[in-house]
Amino acid sequence: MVDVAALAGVSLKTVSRVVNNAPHVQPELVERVLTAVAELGFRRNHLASSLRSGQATATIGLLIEEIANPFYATIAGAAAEVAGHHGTMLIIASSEEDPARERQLLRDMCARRVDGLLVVPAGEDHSFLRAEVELGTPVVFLDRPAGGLLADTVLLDNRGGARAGVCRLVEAGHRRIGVLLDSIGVHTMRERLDGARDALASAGTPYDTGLVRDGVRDPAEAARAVSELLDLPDPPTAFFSLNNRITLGAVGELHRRGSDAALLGFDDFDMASLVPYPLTVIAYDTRELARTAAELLFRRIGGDRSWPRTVVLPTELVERGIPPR
Amino acid sequence: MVDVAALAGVSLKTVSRVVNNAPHVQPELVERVLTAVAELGFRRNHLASSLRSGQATATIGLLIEEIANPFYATIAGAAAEVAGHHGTMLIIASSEEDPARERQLLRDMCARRVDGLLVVPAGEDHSFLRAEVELGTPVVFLDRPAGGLLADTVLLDNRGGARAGVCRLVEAGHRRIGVLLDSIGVHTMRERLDGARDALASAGTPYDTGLVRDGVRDPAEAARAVSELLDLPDPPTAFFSLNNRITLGAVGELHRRGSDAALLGFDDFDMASLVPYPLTVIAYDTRELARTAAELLFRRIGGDRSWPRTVVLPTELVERGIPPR
DNA sequence: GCCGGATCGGACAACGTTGTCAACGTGGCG
DNA sequence: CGCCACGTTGACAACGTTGTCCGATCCGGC
Repeated sequence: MVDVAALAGVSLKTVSRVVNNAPHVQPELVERVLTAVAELGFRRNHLASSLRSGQATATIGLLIEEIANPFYATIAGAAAEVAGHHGTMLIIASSEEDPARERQLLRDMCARRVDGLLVVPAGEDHSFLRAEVELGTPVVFLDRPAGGLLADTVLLDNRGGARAGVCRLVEAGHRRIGVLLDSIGVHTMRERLDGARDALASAGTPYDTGLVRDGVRDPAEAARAVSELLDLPDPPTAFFSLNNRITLGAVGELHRRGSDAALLGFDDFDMASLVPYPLTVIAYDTRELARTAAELLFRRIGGDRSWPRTVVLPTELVERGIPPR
Repeated sequence: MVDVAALAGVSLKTVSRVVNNAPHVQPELVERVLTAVAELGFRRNHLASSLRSGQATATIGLLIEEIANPFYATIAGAAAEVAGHHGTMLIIASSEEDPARERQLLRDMCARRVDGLLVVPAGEDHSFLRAEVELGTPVVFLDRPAGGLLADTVLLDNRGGARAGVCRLVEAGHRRIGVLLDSIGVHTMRERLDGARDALASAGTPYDTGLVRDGVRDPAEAARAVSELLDLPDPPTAFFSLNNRITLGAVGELHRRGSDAALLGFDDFDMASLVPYPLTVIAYDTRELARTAAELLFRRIGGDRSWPRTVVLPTELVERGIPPR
């Protein structure tokens, strides 16, 4: 800026004013400064700017589990879109489900003085963020609740969705339902399982833990689990898979064996209607989840100091056929 | 830092040294400083730090078309991973294929003094980046070549892959091949089309432009295009779809009509083997594409001043059945 | 006992920008 | 005619950190 000022024959401050579109500068000087800016290829240093002015780095942080996962990619896309509307850039990092890494990344983002944080929690305890929050960095959690920290949270109605889906299975006459899940350690999975339990309970059916398979990490394991359950003396007549990777594997195996079991999956996906098996899914709007969270965050950044709120977004049952028992 | 120094009873500079793990500080003082840091919840201001020390914001920018798209999400994931290994954070932005937006976002990233840029080009001209590059911000382009700027570039062998795939169709006896593509305006699409033309040419077959459908944006349009082509008096006996969204639509329509046409798709995808239709694809390693580009970038950031290079990564033909003519 | 060198702490300036405030000129109003 | 208000401009300090340099301290050796 010093060089620009020298070339334009004005003071440093005037250059600053022109660069920031401040009022009360003679058009002629504006012209001279802009010419000098163009000639020298000057670009304002955003770091110095936000250092001096105290706040507003026009950057927010997004912490997710894994960028490449379509669910989180959708979240990132929606968050980026909202951020764009607020002239803000997005720093994205993956926690890889590691609480220590999550903590380190969040601290790093705070050190970069982001204006706010959007977090899909990996760990159980987020009290280490309290200092930052009190210092003025708003945080909004999404998809899962935070631990040990009162903050805005946007969740999906996992329990209600699972309940509604399993109710439909029950209505179709199914009583023995195989449940496949990734990891009981994840909050969303527990909620979905609880929803299934609710539905069975309200039908007066005992909840057979022998039909639940935990630790089903990928389609291949899902196929194996389905196979094992079908080989039981009294096999399930329906399956409930708690995420779409698992659904994929289950579809493959049920199709391969020519089974007529009903299949209910949590998470819709692009090709669900194309799959070679009748598949009913519990769908939700991932973009809406992220959009809501991001808008909440920007309201906080904008100065909203109201009491933290928790928003629960509905799920929708998409029926593509449920074979009766 | 002033407060920390006061509480620990040392000078500002000593705090700085401790925070930066500089040598030659008494262990006892280190202890006192760390205690004060913990007590006050001090966190170093990364902005001020990189402002003062001149370079190294430990941040790189990634510009892609659209975060939510699985292809770009995979790129982002791989880039984030490499960045993580270098203790660097990632700013991600979507150009939405708009050259003006691309330009503005890249400028914005430069204003934030990123250490380097990873760019999937949207526009045709990137000469506006020359000043930044000369000023010391390395740029690596990936997936598509840059325009008007000599820089490192990592590409896929689109033409070779398409040629190999279409050659297999030709070997299976197909001569009339319907080609479905998104937009001829995109470099990768042109390359793939050229590859198909190469293959047909080397079989001595005329290239029938009447069988090429441009502007196929989504699965529904793909289905319609397939349907129209099949209704021709002399319909194609094989289809080549130039990206996986299109492949998806084509699969659906071919399956629905019980067609026996061969289908070759560019881009592999998770469920390709599950699809209710024999589908051969030209696959490539998206992660490798991004990893290569990111590593090239960090080599530049590390001081590599060698001549810009272009890397072309191979594709692989994954055969899952090609019905003969 | 003195000196040289090794080791460590502190004062100061600087990174590039912007907020504050004062100075200047001009025109309107009492 | 004098004063004030306002539009316009510039000098200066400050944001939080780190590089530079110098002074202080301590130790061993002559």
